[in-house]
Amino acid sequence: MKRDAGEPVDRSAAWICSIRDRLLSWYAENGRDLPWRGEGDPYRVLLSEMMLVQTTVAAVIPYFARFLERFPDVRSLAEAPESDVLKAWEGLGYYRRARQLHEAARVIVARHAGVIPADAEAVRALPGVGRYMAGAILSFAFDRPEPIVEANTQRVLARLLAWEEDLKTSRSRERLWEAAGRLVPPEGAGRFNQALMDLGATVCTPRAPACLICPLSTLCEARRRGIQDRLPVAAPRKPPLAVAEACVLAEKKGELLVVRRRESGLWAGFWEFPTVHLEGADPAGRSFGEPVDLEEGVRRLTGVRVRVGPEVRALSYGVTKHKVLLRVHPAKAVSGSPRPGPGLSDARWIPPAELPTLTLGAPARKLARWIAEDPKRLEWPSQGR
DNA sequence: AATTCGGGGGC
DNA sequence: GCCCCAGAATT
Repeated sequence: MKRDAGEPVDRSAAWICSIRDRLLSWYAENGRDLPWRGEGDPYRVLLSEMMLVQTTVAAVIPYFARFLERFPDVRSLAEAPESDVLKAWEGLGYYRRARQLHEAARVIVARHAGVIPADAEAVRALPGVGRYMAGAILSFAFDRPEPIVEANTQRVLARLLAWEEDLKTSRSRERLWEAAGRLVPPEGAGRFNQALMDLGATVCTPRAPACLICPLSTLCEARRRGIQDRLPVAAPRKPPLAVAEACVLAEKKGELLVVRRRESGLWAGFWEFPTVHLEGADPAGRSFGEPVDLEEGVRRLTGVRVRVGPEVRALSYGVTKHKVLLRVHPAKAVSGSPRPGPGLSDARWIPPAELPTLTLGAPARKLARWIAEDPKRLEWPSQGR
């Protein structure tokens, strides 16, 4: 097979046609059977796309089924209270997406009579819908010839073109969108785009791409040069910032002290155990501006005076660019009644059995399970100061 | 162009 | 443990 020297690989009409043909044939036999595929219901597409932002297919599948049962159509979602939507989303992360989806549903009802528009401009104007998601909705649900570029397809495209520049640069993004736009066929765009994604997810994988079974291997410039294992190129990421925090599992008459975060920023409106910043970065805005010990911090946060016990466990988790070490202490209430302090919108005592009804972030949810497993974990040898 | 938004699965 | 993932909005 011969090509004119210096001609970009994707300028050849024959190359484009071959890719379309082979990819669609491959997809007919090897495409993934996912719950949101099939009838091309725009609501299912919108819902699944929102859930799939920076989230893996495996994690989304059970949420998708539950959410659809709870909110079967745009209207039921639009009419639901936000707290119900967030509860159905709990554990998926990026909770802004749930709020945006909720708002999008309301916009669709208010401005589009409850029907998801097939118009590029109108879809793009929905909250939470960017360039990728607009292309996905239009091509998957309406078979409009719109391109998509996301993690899977950009990897496939970068290899097909042997694109050796860091994918995050604006030049790279332009180049990949341009290539995607040229490749997407005038008809069957939905199948083509999903085929490209599936190929990236199952064959053209980040590490050890399975070129031997790839339908596009003979059309792939990276493969031809033998550099497929080194593509795509990504700039090294910065090391995470260290954070140290401490929280209390404060008990009084069998109830636990919980607080609700304010309606902005990280975990907006979520419930957690009273938590103070100890040192390092402060992603959750827990600092008081001066170092305080845990008992003083809890008093300022909740108005409740507590006696704090020894650390009973530590939790390490990542949040965006931070790595948090959370030290957990049991505590006993001494005096005072709960009222929300800085950064909080609520503070109250609740029976441990009711913890699952609150919307919790991952760390608090993990602790709630841990307590439920063995309520004795709230106790410690008291020395009676 | 950089940062802000989490969480889980896989290796 | 670390890496990665069907991005969008804001600055």
